[in-house]
Amino acid sequence: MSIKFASSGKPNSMESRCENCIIRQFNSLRAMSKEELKQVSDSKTTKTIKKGQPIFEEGEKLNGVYCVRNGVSKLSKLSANGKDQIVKLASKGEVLGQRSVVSEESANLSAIAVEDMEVCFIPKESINNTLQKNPNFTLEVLRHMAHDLKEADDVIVNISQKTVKQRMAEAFLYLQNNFGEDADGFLALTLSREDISNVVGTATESAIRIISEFKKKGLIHTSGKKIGIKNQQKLLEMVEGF
Amino acid sequence: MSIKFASSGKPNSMESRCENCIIRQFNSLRAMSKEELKQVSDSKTTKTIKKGQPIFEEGEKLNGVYCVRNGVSKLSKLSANGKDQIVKLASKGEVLGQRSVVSEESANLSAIAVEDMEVCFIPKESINNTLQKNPNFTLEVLRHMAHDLKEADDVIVNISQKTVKQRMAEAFLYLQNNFGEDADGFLALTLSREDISNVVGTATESAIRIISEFKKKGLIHTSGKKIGIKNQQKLLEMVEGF
DNA sequence: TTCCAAACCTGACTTTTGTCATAGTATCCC
DNA sequence: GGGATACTATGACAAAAGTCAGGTTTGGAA
Repeated sequence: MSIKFASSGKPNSMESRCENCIIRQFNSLRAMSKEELKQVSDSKTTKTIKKGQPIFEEGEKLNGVYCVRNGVSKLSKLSANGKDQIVKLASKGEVLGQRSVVSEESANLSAIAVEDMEVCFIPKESINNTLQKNPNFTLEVLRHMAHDLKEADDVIVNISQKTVKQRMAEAFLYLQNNFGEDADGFLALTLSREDISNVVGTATESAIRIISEFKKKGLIHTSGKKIGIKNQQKLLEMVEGF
Repeated sequence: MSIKFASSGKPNSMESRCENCIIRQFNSLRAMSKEELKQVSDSKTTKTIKKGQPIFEEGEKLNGVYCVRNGVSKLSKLSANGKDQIVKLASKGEVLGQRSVVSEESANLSAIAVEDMEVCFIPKESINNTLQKNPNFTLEVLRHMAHDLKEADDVIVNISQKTVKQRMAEAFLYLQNNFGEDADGFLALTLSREDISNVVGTATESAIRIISEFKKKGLIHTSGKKIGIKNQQKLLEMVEGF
């Protein structure tokens, strides 16, 4: 029995070391050097977030970023009329709070779990340190943010030029593409009707009405909250405006 | 008379050297080293763009970025229904095409001059080279993009949660804040009614109608295309939803 | 200057979307 | 299991915004 590395209670399993975490293959952490990764791993903490709980909230000062290991989070902002607008859904491999840490501002969006989640908190010092020293890492983060910016621009165009019906169709296809389907052909990510309406940017009643309409037309089928896509082709055509 | 540096026609005035260009104080080029800046300056070319002309268009592969020296450009995207959505207005000091060059994708937006413009074209090699070697520069670009992303997220929330009237009011205040007013109290940046409607994301007729309404209510005054703000306070209240 | 095209403006109408009210349904917690 | 609570659903209506159709004004080119 080794006494070299005394574990403080919980054993440090292979999985809990960033160096071995497969998640990092999907995000900018892959551009870190072995030593940088070791430092991150030593300073990180793991948190579990229950469905409905916030990881952080709009206006909060963030002391680091959150790397999503499991579950899905909605990034949203409260508007003056009391409705949330969901700007992005983030899942496994996404790093939350990067924007705020980079620009040293408080969070512009709230991150709330729509499923039970497991996230790693990485203190901003580790990030900032690497940002200043490792151009590859910085470039990787930059590329990622460039991608997010493109997506945001596209959302602006969609939301302002497409009807609610088109955006609803688009949302379902988006969920299918990004989160897949379960064994019974339902979208793997189940959102409440309210969350759907907040993604699309419409009233909850309107969203429900359109779901009913799509169901009648045979485009989708439902079971409780769950929604399944029945006619992908027609949904696609609807998005394009036919 | 020196024969060392034969000028090809136009003399290379002080102003045309990036090292001396005051514009760079406003953008990420300020994080470049003297040598890097020299390289950029040697490879750059200056272009004049007439009002209404594109600097580049959506889908185009960009071979570099454009640094705005003078004039204003609209960054817009054509939607399926044939209407443009203006995502951003860029003026002196802004660097256009950065996102595309960083992510090595074709342009997501078109950049069209809304005033006569003078821009410097900087080949992407100079940029990429510096991005890989100078973490300060990369970080500076990253900060800038983080800022753009925040603004884009805010636009998403505004556009989906505020009424057209509120967004019109907001647009006028935005123009006042960012481009100022002329001697007669009109907004210094004069946009066509169509451009205004494309910023706000509405039909041109709706935009015109709201301009008429605001005029009747004494919130603004107009003279031809020009618009002046008369009651800033009321416009602000309108944006907030009173 | 004159003419023409483009931009601006307004009215009438339609469509889309939101709001309010109300009822049914699932779900959670004791 | 039962009751409170939150979510889903639908109808009726109101408000917001878009479309179409027609005028008028403006600005630039011949």
